Amino acid sequence: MENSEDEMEEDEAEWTNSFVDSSALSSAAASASSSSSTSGRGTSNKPGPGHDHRVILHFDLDCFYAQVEMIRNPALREVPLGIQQKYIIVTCNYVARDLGVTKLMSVTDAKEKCPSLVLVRGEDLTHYREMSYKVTELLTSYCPLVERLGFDENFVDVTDLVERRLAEMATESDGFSFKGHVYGRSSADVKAADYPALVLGSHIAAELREALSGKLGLTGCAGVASNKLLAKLVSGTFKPNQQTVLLPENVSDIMDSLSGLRKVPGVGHQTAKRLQALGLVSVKDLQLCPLDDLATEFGGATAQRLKNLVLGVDDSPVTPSGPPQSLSDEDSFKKMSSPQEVLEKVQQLLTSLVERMHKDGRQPQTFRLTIRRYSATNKWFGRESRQCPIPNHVGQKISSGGSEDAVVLLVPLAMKLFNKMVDGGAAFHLTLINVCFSNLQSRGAGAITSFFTPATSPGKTQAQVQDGSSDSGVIAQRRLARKGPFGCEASLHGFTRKQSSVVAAAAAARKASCSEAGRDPDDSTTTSAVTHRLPANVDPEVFELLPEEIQKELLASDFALSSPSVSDSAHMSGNKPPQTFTDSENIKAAANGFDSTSRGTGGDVTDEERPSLPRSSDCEFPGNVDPGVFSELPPDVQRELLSEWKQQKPALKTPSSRKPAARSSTSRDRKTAGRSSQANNLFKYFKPS
DNA sequence: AAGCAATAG
DNA sequence: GGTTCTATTGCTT
Repeated sequence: MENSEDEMEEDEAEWTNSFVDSSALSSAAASASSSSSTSGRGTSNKPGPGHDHRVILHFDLDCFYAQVEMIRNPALREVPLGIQQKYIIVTCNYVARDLGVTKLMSVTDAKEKCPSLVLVRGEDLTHYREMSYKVTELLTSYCPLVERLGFDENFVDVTDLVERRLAEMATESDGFSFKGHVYGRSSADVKAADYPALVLGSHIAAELREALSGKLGLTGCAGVASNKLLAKLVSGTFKPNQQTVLLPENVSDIMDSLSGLRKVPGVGHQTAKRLQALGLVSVKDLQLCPLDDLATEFGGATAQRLKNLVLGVDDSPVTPSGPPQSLSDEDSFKKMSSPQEVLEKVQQLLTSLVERMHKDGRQPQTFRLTIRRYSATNKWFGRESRQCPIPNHVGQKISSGGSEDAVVLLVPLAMKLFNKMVDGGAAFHLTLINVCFSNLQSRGAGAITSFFTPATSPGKTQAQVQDGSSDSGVIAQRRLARKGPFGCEASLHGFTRKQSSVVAAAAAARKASCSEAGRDPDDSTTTSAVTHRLPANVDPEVFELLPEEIQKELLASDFALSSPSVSDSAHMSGNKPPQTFTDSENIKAAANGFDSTSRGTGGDVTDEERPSLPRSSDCEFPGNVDPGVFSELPPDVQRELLSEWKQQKPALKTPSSRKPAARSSTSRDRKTAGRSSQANNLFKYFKPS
């Protein structure tokens, strides 16, 4: 319901055009790079009172979703506004905050606290996502090294820009002062001339915030510091719509100001719990903890990283995000327990996802379905997923406009994955479904693409890096695989020799580990996916050539008529027979039967299911369960417990001890960094299109 | 390559 | 710590 297809509203077109005139500070974009930035200091990074000469900016937009809605409807600026997703307020404007509304408050609490609160539904992220990429692209047009963090935050490495300004600056330090706040200092107290790089960083931050406001109408905070960790921490110190700089001598002040380890970016719930188990709760505790004690619990690399974090040391690079690596769509709900509903939801989600994918222009190589199951006993959270390759012809339908066809082909693929997770005969209770496309390949124009389809390579792609600093093959590959300038436009309007060569180079660079994966259009997955839905006498290849309407008819009849062989298993162990005798049972059987009904035709992948019907003996209780007690439980709960046990859900995690995980040394740097030089073009993400 | 955990907004 | 709707990275198999 929420992902209604309201797709394109052109109402924001006014902002979208003014991107390319980045004239202002922009000598930046094109040149950049090489030398400087990481001169030898990638590895030896001691916190010491030294020179971390990077200048990193962090931008954090003020209550982003609310801002987007207020732009769409300016009347909302004056009222308390909350953005609602399902039953919670995910964010709200400052008018609402002043009246006591907070983020992640339940809708009922919020209305109680603030009866005049105006609510806007925010389940459909389309507008937020579009604006989010406009922000990233605007920043990118000034400086190429922009890394996204969620929809509303961006890191920018402006080191090169600062150095260039520094070089072309005479020694006149007249009126040379910080823009915005200086953490822990009164600006009068600070001699700006002692911190020329940070001062220029604050000027750039101010200019970029000005650009965001002027061109996109958005306000937000900025932080200026020598690394990402510190930039992020300091950006939140004056809110909203302000900026602040952190001086090196105040690093320990800001770290010590954090109320607990959980506040350190990079320390999540699990890590915080493990630290607490070691008796560590404050930043100070961790700073003083011997490294070896930490290494015992976390392994050497993680131990060092955690230590560094609490000291304010972070050498992780600003890695340009580029276009997204996956597109997904999901919906949550209180309860979904029939295959019919699942089928419809999957179809609905796929319809909007395929549409988004089409607009993106790239071709997905893998598809993933994920679910979240309700569990009565435990409130156990946990998502399960299954994924599979997308047959080439299906991928082509997605990118080349045959959206309707693509959905028709993807739905059975999704149901096949669903059946790998959810046992046919057993009752189930889902609270979420997610569909995801990943492994997104840019395709140049036309046929060339198919020569390069094999999946992206693993880590062994040593793309040599000119600047000798650390730069992983993955990053280099990412950049190469990215759309060239005007990638999407160009591919829509004809062809791009240029881009093809880029793609070719990338393809050549990586190894083509490939083989079976993408090469053959009629691999087993393709065949099985289609044949499962088809009467045995229909050739899948022929099927593809049929008119869409005929295809749909065939598929529909397949659903309705599939063998009900599985449905008997529904009344296992004398439990409540499932619901009523509506045709939902038939649909369920059909959905469950993808793997079994048409098995004659194609060899098949799965077949781990269905060796025998579930008998009561399959449903024995775990040893710690008293059958007498069990029988007293509500039938509802009984069913859920049974299906849980049957699924062999993993032993519950003991909250106590974790895996020791003593790491066998080695495993040196991974992911490290990448720095690279060219301007990054994501124009397509911002075109008014 | 697949699946999941952890982290993030 | 969970609620929503995403998205990324790294570990493990």
